Amino acid sequence: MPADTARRLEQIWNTIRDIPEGRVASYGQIAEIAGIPRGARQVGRALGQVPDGYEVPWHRVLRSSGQLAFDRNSATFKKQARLLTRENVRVRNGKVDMKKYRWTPDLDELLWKPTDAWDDEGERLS
DNA sequence: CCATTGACCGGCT
DNA sequence: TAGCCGGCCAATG
Repeated sequence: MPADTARRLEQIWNTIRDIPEGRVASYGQIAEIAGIPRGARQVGRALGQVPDGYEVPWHRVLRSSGQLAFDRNSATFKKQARLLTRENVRVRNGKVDMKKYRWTPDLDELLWKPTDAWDDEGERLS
């Protein structure tokens, strides 16, 4: 697998890890934040390639409409619905109310990652 | 190379 | 609200 492809996957997975418990995000939203405009489909692809043992809260990623991305009768759908319900995200008629549960990272959350360092002028140091 | 395939999206009826 | 449709774009064959 090409290096840039692997890097993109990591970037997507890391972004999804930032979604707090009890909140959700759309595929397109994750793509945007990960720096991949119009990359919604790539996010879906990336989620299908999460290696065993990796901690990625895949269940918090939904379609922009709030619909879960799986067939209603599938085991995966049921599993996702259960995981969401478990953290108090209401799933009804196969979808979630995005108005109510969508993750909206504020500026601090985007700029002040633990690994970043800044000076008084707001210049990035590391 | 060209065609097909998706865990998608947004506009429009 | 529900579909339909064209657009999207990397991976696959």
